[in-house]
Formats: sequence, structure tokens, C-alpha cells
Amino acid sequence: MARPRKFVERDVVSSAGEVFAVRGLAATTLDDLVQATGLGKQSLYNAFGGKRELFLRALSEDREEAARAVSEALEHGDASPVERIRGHMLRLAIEFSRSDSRVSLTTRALVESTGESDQLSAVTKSGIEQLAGIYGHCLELARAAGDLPADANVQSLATYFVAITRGMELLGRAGVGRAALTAVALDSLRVLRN
Amino acid sequence: MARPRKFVERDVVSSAGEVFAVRGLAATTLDDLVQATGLGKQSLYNAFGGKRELFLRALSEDREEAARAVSEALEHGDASPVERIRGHMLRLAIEFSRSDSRVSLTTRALVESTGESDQLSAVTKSGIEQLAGIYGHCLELARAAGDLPADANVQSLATYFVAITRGMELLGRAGVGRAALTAVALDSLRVLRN
DNA sequence: ACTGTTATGGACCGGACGGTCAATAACGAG
DNA sequence: CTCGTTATTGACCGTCCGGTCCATAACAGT
Repeated sequence: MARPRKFVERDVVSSAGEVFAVRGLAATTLDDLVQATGLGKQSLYNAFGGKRELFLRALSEDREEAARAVSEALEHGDASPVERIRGHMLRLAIEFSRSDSRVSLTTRALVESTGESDQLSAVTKSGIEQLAGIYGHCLELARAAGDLPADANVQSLATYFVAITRGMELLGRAGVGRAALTAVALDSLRVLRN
Repeated sequence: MARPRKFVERDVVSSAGEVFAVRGLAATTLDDLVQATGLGKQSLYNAFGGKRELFLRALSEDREEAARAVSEALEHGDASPVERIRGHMLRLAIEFSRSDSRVSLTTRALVESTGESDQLSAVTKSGIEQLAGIYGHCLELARAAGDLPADANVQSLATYFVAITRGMELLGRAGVGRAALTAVALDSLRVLRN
């Protein structure tokens, strides 16, 4: 009944997210997005509403994807919970030491948000809570298995892992290499010793 | 022999740094800086050369100030090295949970730098190495005092502390409160148990 | 007081930015 | 085939941006 779109929203959001991850929200221009997505300005505007809205879409997708990935790494497999966390951290060390200058959109949003009541802040906060929840779940299993120190607080350990992973991401961006990041990841796991 | 300046460079750089810390490099406009510093555009330009150069000045100052502060916290006092680190981390937890939306210029530069060969990257990398060096020095003392696990690697632990502090900074920005950040700080110290 | 030199402030500029408009194209329904 | 609806395209717009120009002010030295 009407002219069909020539693009798939998911692909567009994904391409846009790539640009945002490399350049950041403020530094990305509409023309960058036009070039990266292949759409015209007006099509972009019709479908998403503008640069900021498109970023929010990309952010949501990135958040979901990240949560999915961590979930998969921590909640499945036959290794023990602590070993799963260990494997996850080592994989992150490798991922963050890739020199492709990407920064997760969540971190971008965190840094570029302009205030408490910013919409970016809201999405980012809930994203962090979601991540902490996933870590927390796995840590709970570890505790049940007796693999955590007796006095460990699962909640705060979960937040701790969110913090150390964000820190590793920044260090990777700063050029810290794979070996060093791996060492950091291994160090970070020492908090789990009992 | 010529008209004297009406401003003190240090103050101007400091005010500018404040703005950059809140808004970021890309999102700060020259007019923001004019308003924050009280100088005219031309004076700003004469004295510093432009927005980017001014940011670099502010970044250097911020880096020195941060290094000085950490140095002071870790290298003096009658407490043991490990206890000094502990106190330092607890103080950071409080600092990062202030809700004033600041992000250290080093983190800003890290996230907003546009490539490997970026001047921002260079300054930031050396800043991180400097910080790691300070942590490393204190950890060396701790090791000498026998307060570190026997198999601990001082180098990587130093990097680890840089990572966890950057992560805590981001979490603070995300709205994680003082109590939670303090718990994270305490957790992070568990890697030092022997 | 005069002069050389630098600082200052406000007007100004070219360009890029995010966003919009209007003409046209591509479809499905009838 | 025609019509209604929506997508697309490229030209266009007002604004804001970083940066510059220029006329003037404020000093130090003579």
C-alpha cells in the first residue's frame, strides 16, 4: 500500500553504532551517518528522528548485545562458575587489547551524558545494573559451590566486576597490550580466592 | 614595555579544565570557555592557540595534579604501604561518588582521542604509565614489607589499580553511590591478601 | 609626553552542522 | 491502470562554530 523501505533497520542501527563507537556521539556528524549507513538524511530522519535518537537506538542494541554475550559466557558451559568468570575475563582482556579504537556505546553514553536527568544516563545506569545482575547471578552460583570467600558480598563483587571490566576497556583504549591486560584480568580474579 | 595581561594563565587553564571535565572536549564550545574564563576569544587565542591546545594544557595540568595527589597519598604517612593504598582507595570511592558529573580529563582524552597517533593519546598513555609507576612504587614497598602475596607481580598489580580506579570513576558517573563504591574499593583490595 | 609593543574586545567570516522542504519514485490495494 | 501512501533524493536553510581582523587600550622605556 506504500513504498517499501530499501533498508533493514537493524543493519542501519548497527552501522551507525559502529561509527558512534569509534567517533563518539558529539563528534559524529549526520553526514558521517549518511555515509556509513548509505541512507539519505531524510530517510534517517523519518525512520529514527535524528542523531541523538539514532544513538539511543544503537545504545540499546549494544547494551542488549553486551548483556547477551556476558550472559552466555557466564551462565552456560560445564565449567564451574568461577572458572567461567575466569574465562570471560581472559576473553575480555583480548577483546579490549584490539587496537581498533572502539569504545562501547555504554561507556560513550556514560561519558558524554550531560546530566543526571539525561536520557543517556538513564539507559546507561540500567545497563550497568543489568550487567551487575548477570555477574551477581554467576557469583551466587559460585558462592553456593563454596568457591567464594566466606565473607564475600555477592552484590558488591558483581559491581566490582563491572568496574574492573570498564577499567580494562579504558586501558585497552590507552594502548595497554594484550599481555598486560591479561595479567590485570588474572589479578582481578584474586578477589575470589578463599 | 607592553600592555600586561589581565589574567593568570594557571587560573584560566584551571577554569577551562573545569568546563572540559563536565562537558567534554567536543561538546565544549569556544563561547563556553570565554564565559568560564572571562577572557575574550582573541585573548584566549593569543595565549593558548585554540580550543584543542587549551584542552591539552588543561589535560597536562590535570595529569600532574592527579599524579601529585596519588603520590602524596601513597608515599607519605606513617601507615604501612598497604594501609596507604587502602586509605587512598576509600578516599577515591568518596570522591567518585560525588554527583557533580565530572570526568577526569585523562579519561576524557582517552575516550575522545581519535586515533593511535593522536596527541591526546600520547599524553594520556604517558599519564597512565606515570600513575602505574606510582602505584608500583608503593606496591614495591609493600612487597618488601612482606604484605603482598608471594606470587604477586608488582607491575601488573600497579596496572590493575589504574584499571579499577578508572572503572570506579565511570561507575560514579553512572550514579553508583558512595556505599557501593566503597564496597567495590574494599573488594579490590582483596587482591593484596596473602 | 611620546613611542613601541602587546593585550583586549567586539565585529566579522567562511564553513559545517543538524534539520527541513518539496518534488519525485516505488510500491500495494482496488 | 489508477490512486493513496510512504520512501527517497538533493537542494536548501538558519544557526552556531572555531577562528580572525581591526581598532583601541594599557602599559614600559626613553
